[in-house]
Amino acid sequence: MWVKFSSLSEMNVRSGSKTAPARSRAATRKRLLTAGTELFARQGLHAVTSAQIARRAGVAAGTFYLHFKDKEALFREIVFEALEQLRERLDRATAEAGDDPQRAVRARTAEMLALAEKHRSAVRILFGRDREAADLGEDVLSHLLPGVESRLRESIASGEGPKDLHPTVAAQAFVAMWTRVVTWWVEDPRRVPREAVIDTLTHLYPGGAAPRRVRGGNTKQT
Amino acid sequence: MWVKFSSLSEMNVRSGSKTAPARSRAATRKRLLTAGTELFARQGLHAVTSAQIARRAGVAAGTFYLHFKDKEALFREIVFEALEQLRERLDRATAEAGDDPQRAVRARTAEMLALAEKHRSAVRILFGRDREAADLGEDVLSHLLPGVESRLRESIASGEGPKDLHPTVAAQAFVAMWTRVVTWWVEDPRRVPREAVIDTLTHLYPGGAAPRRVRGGNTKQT
Amino acid sequence: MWVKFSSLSEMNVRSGSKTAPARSRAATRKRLLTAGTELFARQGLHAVTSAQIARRAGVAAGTFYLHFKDKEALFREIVFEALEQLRERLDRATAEAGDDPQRAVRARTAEMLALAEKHRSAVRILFGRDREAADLGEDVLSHLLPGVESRLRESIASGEGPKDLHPTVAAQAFVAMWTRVVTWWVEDPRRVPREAVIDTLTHLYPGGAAPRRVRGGNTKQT
Amino acid sequence: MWVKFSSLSEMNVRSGSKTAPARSRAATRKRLLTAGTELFARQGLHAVTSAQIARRAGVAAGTFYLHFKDKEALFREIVFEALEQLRERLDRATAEAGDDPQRAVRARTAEMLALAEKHRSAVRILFGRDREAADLGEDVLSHLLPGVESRLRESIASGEGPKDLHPTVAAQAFVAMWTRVVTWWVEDPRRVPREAVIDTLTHLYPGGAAPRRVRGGNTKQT
DNA sequence: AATGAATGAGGGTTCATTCAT
DNA sequence: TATGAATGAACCCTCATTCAT
Repeated sequence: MWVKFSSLSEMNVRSGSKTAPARSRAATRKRLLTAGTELFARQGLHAVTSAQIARRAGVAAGTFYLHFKDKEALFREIVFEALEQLRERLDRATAEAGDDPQRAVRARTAEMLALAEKHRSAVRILFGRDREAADLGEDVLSHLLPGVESRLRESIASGEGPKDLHPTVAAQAFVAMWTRVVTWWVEDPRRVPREAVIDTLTHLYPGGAAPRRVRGGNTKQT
Repeated sequence: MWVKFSSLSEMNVRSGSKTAPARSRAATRKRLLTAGTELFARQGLHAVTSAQIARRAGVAAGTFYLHFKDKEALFREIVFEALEQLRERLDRATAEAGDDPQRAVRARTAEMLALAEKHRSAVRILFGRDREAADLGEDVLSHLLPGVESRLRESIASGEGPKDLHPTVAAQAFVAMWTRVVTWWVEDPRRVPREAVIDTLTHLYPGGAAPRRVRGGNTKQT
Repeated sequence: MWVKFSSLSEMNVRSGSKTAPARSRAATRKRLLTAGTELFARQGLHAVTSAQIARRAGVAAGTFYLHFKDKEALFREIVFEALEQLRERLDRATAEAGDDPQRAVRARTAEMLALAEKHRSAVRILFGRDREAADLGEDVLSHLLPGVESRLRESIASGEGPKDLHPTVAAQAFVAMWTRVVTWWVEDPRRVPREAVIDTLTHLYPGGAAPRRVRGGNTKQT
Repeated sequence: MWVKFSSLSEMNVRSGSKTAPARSRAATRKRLLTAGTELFARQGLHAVTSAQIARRAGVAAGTFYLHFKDKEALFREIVFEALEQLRERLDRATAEAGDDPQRAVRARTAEMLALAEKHRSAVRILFGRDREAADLGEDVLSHLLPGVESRLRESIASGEGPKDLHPTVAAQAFVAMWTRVVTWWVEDPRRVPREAVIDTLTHLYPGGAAPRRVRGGNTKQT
């Protein structure tokens, strides 16, 4: 018996040929990642079932395990990827801000808000209250701490920052503050104008109370 | 007619008073609460099974349900009781601190640290990252927000606090900062001296950088 | 320490003396029977818990087992007692009705309705659809069958009853009919007048279609 | 492009048609239905566990829930399906019997016996004493009542049926009679010849005592 | 690679029954 | 006798994961 296929790709789909699996495989994987991100953001790791993710990704339940060892592996990948992106953008923003610490703080804050708006789900997973996320890499926040702490140390040492701040404590405080405010704001950005958020967070950074030269986004100014 | 009893407690037992069984019942309940608190603090709501709690409390699995409708009821009770205690102590500390806002902030911070040391597990449950806890009372933190926000508004209105802080945003920031730092510190208080924590948190409160009239602790006074 | 009791019976209650336990014991037992009857009628054997029965009887859970081996023993006792009463009253009614079979049928029917009104709960337990009740004595109905069947046989043999009725089958049919109609009627007696029920059931008895002398209750007529 | 398959069924498998898995799924479902029917007939809804059903169907415990929401859903399906079949066959029998009410009664009775022999378990579930079954559709019997009652009304109105029957009461009586006798007979059909059952039930129908023109069976005709 | 039916361990919960007081 | 807290077996149900097709 002979059956006609109108194209190679149709055949791929219908009979499972191995000729061009890479593209399809990557696509499926991507869809699982997306589905997982959305669901985890909404319900948390344990409330989401692998079957749910598969369904939302439009694949069969078993397919999930062709792409990820288990549910936690998918979760981990989402968390780490998001974190990686966050660090990269924060570093870039810091570098572009030049030497002025105030401008750097402001730039980083603005960048976080921008990123958060783009990837609401990822933000909820990263910074939301989810014990499982925390259990993954000790604490997601801890990835951000060293940078913050060393900058604070420099600032205090240089006499610019206040002397009675303990750098480690202050670092914990700032990271918590930023992540919380960003998570809260992005949940409904109409509550408070973006500029107010940036101003407030910048102000709360030590030395942030000093007269700022910039008043507005990341617009370059002299 | 007179009947001799050798003691009051014997009489309780022999005449069917409710105190004897009640005491036992209360004790079991208390042990379940304690066991639950410890386990939830370590593993979170969903990772703990009712059987685990019962075992740790030294009772049979079914006994759990004689005292709590289900696992979540126990969890809720722990959360609400801890929250109640926290609010009460913060209110008392605020009242005792008198009119000086700086002293009040410092007093509240010190009180939180003291409470946290006494009830480490409760702190982890309250402030830790646990989606389930959050789902209970919308957000545990939100219980603390209104007070913080209104104090900030007053402070800003009175000209004492900085003008470019958005009260709502700043309230989110402060609460996040406090809860996070307290949770972190109490995990291993030897890392940083208590006074450094108090100083840092107080300083980060707007206007906190101003010369403080210290009220307690081992800070040097002038 | 001495405690005053105002009477012996008070002491009995309060300290559990053995002096006059019989009355109390019988009363407790009776209350458990009543509670059980009401609950079983409403919910069936398995849906009722022993604790429920005890609570409704106003005694502690454990007390139940001082009076009945287990839940089923209580159930059995209720069923058998009710059945005994039913047979006794049917027999009496039959005897009092004299020789006329029509009058006897009518009298038995009236008696069943009267009994059913008095003991609605018992009726529901006996005749209601409860597999457990059936499992007790093969089938509750079977207790009534032999009498019905033998009367039918006589009637047919004497030429009075129709020839093409199979006595065993007809007995099944009549018993089912009676129990069902009684159970249905007693659930809401306002739906149909009592006389209509009696007339209908009497009529459906073989030979019942013959001109009846009586038209109304159990009024004696010649 | 043409691809060769060695058979149609191979194609089904290789191209992901739904028929192959669907057939398997349907088979499992069917086996669960059968197993459930047999067990429910013997022990009633609540005495049967979902695990028992699964075991008897030869599948794992969890498989049950891939096919039915819960135990009651399976039960409901069994009851409703059986009821549907019963009504359909009764209606057909009635229609085929033509205008003669006697013939119709006889045809319906014969049909019920035939159906009952084919599906003993279903009969026990439908007509057996099972509170749970009753709770499903108020009362299974009630599905049959309206038809019976309206036929009785017509019969009485036309002067054919006896005047002193209350149609509602009589309908209750007849349905109870039929269901009970059928259930009883089918439990051991050797006790009484089928024709005796049919004759008896037909006779008991009002007007049934009148000379009948028989339509089938081995009854002697004139 | 994909499918989706099946598996079975494990958690939540109920409740008949016991037993120390 | 009565009490009522405690027990623990048994059930319902979910879901991560496997595997034949």
